[in-house]
Amino acid sequence: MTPTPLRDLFQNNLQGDQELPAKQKQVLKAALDLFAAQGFENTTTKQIATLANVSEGTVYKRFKTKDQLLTAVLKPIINDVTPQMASEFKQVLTKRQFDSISDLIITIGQDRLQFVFDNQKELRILLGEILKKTERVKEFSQLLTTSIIPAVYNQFDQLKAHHKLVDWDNERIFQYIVSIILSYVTQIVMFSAQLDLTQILSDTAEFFERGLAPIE
Amino acid sequence: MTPTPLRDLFQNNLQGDQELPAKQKQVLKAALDLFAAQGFENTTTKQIATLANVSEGTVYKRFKTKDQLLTAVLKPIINDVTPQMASEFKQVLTKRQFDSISDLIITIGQDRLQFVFDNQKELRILLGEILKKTERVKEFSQLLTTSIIPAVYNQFDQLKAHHKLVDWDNERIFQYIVSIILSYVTQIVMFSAQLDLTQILSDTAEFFERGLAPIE
DNA sequence: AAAATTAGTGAGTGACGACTCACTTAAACT
DNA sequence: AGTTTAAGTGAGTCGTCACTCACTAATTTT
Repeated sequence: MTPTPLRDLFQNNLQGDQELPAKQKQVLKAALDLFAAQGFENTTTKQIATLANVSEGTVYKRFKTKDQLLTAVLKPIINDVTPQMASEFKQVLTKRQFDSISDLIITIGQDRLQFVFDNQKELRILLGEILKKTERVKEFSQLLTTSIIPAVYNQFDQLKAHHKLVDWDNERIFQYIVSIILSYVTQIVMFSAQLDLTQILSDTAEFFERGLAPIE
Repeated sequence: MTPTPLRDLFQNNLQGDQELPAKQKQVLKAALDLFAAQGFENTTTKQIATLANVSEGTVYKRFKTKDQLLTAVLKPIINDVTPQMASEFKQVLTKRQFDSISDLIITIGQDRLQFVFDNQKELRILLGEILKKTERVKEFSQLLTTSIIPAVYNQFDQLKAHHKLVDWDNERIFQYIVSIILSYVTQIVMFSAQLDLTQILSDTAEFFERGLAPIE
């Protein structure tokens, strides 16, 4: 079960379900690259037009405002990918029963880190936007809270019951795991770090296996 | 040894060593608040002037460009605080010998989290800037690398020698600790989270005491 | 007190950036 | 083929914003 890459969604159904003309795709592509490289407000519509090899009018044919263009670029992440990711995530968590905390970390981590790797640019823009509008994070984390967290906590409880996980608050355990995974995510998104994901995950898993072992 | 709060530096020597007139301080204060709340490019010099209750000309009297104003706002962090922080940090690390990993985490963590707490706004702007210009991070982390890291690693080595720390790469140990501390930092900076720093640190220390215990 | 220096003002300017529109070109439909 | 609809153009508009400047008010210097 590999995560659906953003690129696919881009090709197909960006604007609802209607196909986009070639030039409009070029516009989106150019906007994505420029927003990621220079940030939203430091990018002019002229720059986008030039990079996309179209006139400025073409940029405004489909996307009525610059803001709509931003939305269009982020839409796949926010509207399609996130729920999809959430459900894929949940599916893995509910289908299988993990027999150790490291098993869980490696399985989930592999999946998510790969996703981040594949969508660096988009995530970078998103991060910049989030910094400006903190409310957006709320929506985003709400999604996590409602769909993923219960499934994760359920796994934690199972592991605790089998005496394979320390008896701390689920929040606390979750925080530690997310912290470390996110620190690698940051390195990838911000500095395009070339990391050996497999190595990282097995190290991380080893560490948690010790730090989160049940008390004898 | 409490960290020097930014506010003090602000009052005293922002522009070299020359005292700033009252209205210029108002300008800096307004710029700080607006940059933190809306971001640099979404803030107009008119807004700054209005909030500071001065004319727009006054804004440009001392600070020739908007960019200089940003620099002036961030200067205390970049030029004064960071080296100061680094040296204070180093001093603690070289003066004392820590007798456990949790001792080290609680001492250093207390100090640094308090600092973040006291300088949320500035750090938030800095984070936004960093996202735009990744090179700046390099300078910043260079500073860490040269002055702090050796001292920390030295402590690690000592602990290892006394069989109080697992024999992993120092980089790896450092990464785990920083990750978790930074995740709390993020919560404070981005969402102004009201956290019980003491509780957090003792929990974190407990976790690391287990995860980083030497192998029997 | 006169002169000189610094602080502060606010209307004004020039540039640039988001967006428009009258028009051309191409495709789709009947 | 002729008509309608959509795609694409690029010169032009309009507003905003960073920045200036001629001027006044207040301090400092001598």
